[in-house]
Amino acid sequence: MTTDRPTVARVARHAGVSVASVSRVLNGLPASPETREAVERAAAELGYRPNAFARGLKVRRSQQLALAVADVGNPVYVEMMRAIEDEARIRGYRLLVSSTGGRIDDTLALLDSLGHGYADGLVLSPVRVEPALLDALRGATYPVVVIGTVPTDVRIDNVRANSAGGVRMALEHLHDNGCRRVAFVNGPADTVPGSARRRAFERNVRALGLDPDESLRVEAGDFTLAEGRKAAEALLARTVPDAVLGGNDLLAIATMQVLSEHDLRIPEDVAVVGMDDTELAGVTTPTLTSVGLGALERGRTAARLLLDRLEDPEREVQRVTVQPRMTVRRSSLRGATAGEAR
Amino acid sequence: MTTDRPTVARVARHAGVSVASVSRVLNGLPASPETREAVERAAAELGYRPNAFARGLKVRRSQQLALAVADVGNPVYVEMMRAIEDEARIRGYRLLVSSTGGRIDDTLALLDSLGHGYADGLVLSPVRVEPALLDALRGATYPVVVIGTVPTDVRIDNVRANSAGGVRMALEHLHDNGCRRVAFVNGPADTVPGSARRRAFERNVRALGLDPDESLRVEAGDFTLAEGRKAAEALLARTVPDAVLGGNDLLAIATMQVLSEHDLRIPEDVAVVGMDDTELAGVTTPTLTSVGLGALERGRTAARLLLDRLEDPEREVQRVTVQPRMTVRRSSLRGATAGEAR
DNA sequence: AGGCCTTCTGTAATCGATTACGGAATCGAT
DNA sequence: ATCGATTCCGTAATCGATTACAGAAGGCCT
Repeated sequence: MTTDRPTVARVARHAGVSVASVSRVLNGLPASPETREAVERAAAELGYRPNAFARGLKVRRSQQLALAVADVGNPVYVEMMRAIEDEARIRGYRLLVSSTGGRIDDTLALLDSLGHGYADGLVLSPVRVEPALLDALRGATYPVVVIGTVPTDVRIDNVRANSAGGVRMALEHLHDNGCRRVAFVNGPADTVPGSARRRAFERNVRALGLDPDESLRVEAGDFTLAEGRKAAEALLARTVPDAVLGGNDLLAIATMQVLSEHDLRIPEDVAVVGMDDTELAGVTTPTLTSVGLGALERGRTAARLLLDRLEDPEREVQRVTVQPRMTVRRSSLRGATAGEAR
Repeated sequence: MTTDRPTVARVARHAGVSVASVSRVLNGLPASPETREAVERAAAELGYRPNAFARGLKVRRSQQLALAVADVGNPVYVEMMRAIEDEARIRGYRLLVSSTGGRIDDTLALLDSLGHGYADGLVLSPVRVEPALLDALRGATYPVVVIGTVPTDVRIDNVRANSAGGVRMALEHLHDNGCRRVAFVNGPADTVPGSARRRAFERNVRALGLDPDESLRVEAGDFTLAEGRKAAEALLARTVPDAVLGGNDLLAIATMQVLSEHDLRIPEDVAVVGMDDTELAGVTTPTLTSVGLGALERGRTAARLLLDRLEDPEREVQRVTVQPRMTVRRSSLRGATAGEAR
């Protein structure tokens, strides 16, 4: 618990060389074998550990990356975080996480405070993309990678999911299984994923010749089980579809529960497909077919884009789209075979 | 993207005062209203943001807490992390997370590297408590709070789950429901939770007069679905119990799946109870009765202990135990009522 | 008016590293 | 032996904040 840690000066004295030599040896710069040996021995003997502040002050690097998501407990973000942390650690960076709770001012405050320099870059996954946020991003003094979509005039690396492709994949799958009246239990339309999935649903319903009945669409107040149940109840009070697409796995699972309570069999009476393909999909009864949007891959890609930009700030802005992948399980299967699809 | 951020000197010049005054105003130390006004205006006009390194170098504080867990993707750790992040943010600290993968040398390396000073304290949740780890903890130059159990001679704040109490609660509940041949699908016995739960199981089987048949106990290779399935298969190949306690929710769910595949009804033929009470418990069919060990509360408590110790390094060593809480759902109910218990 | 106390302020030292710069030593070639 | 080119090394400046210390200014009392 003592506080007087040895400094570079003490190591230098102990080794009988100058501070410059100590620093050089410790940073792998050229030095004679004797000097090297003496410094290394002294450092080891004293248990020397360079002070991160002093070093950072001089070299202007914290070796830290920040990750900002709405909720660190959300399985999708957890997966991203895991990928980012992995990637960062491999390349010698630590990871700072912070929850913004989806609140725009908290996000702006974070963006601002990162200007203090304690992180070299930021991976941001905003729930809503507002003008104020874009302004802040434009003005940031450090590299940012956005997981999500940003307007093309904002010159920021980003990696996005292909929500539209995922919705199409799900609807084609249901169509192939003979479903025609496909309902959509979506999350809030004023969120990035909510609106994208909504538009894609419209488009593909038309393209595939599915029933365009407006009453087949409901919007839950949030991407949660509880809100999903309410929305599903509302849906069933109006009409009974032959399939349901959930805006995410929780909404799909909530719908399955409500369907069961109404004595509708899954998938015989109503087929169900979720989105995000979280761990939850494998444990329900029946197991849930779900379209994964590559959270892990998005996280990994975002981390790489950020680290690459730190190495070369001048490189061209990158925009990467991660493709969806559907895992077919029981909830949507009427006789066909299970498996994966791209 | 420019790099020449204003410094305290520039603010001082712009405000027509000294650097000392600038620092004082910005840190809320006494100053005349005019000085205060001038400094605040200058700082705002220049968009001044204090450099975290320079400040940290002088005051020896990073305002950062570190959290080390085996796997940031594990729901139990996620919950802890969420609680810790919350608590830290409220008190003005940021949170660094890192996965140790449960490897002891990675953990030791982390302990060591924190000595560089980039975090003021650490919350550690070790999978296995080895002598080498204890040595490292004893030698740490910064406060550590352990989530888990440490020997009483190691003077380190810690907060522990009451695994034994949780197991007892589960077994009493099953006993009350008329079960007598209760099986235990546990995780590896060489982990902290694995061994504690194992011992508690033995003890309570005897205390409650349950069937002590050795063949009712199996050990999965890991706390995962896949290993759980294997273990459950092995169990059923030997004997059919009237109830199963899972070492965690995943093991319990895997067991439920295997039971269903063997045409055993839950809970009529076999009752099932899990541990940890993760989100998964609410989405299975039937829903899973599970004993929560208070991950969130352990996280919050750990954060508070750490922050309190940072404020007063001399305070007495604290040891807190968080009580379990069982949520009764369908998987264990033979006619009784659902609800919570302490 | 003089002396003392209080309140503000500015100068300069300090935290602990990295690194520009110049000097010393060594070596080889002539 | 002399010269230049290389290597290595040490001194001191630097990064950007905080803060000890001392001086200046103002108020109050006798």
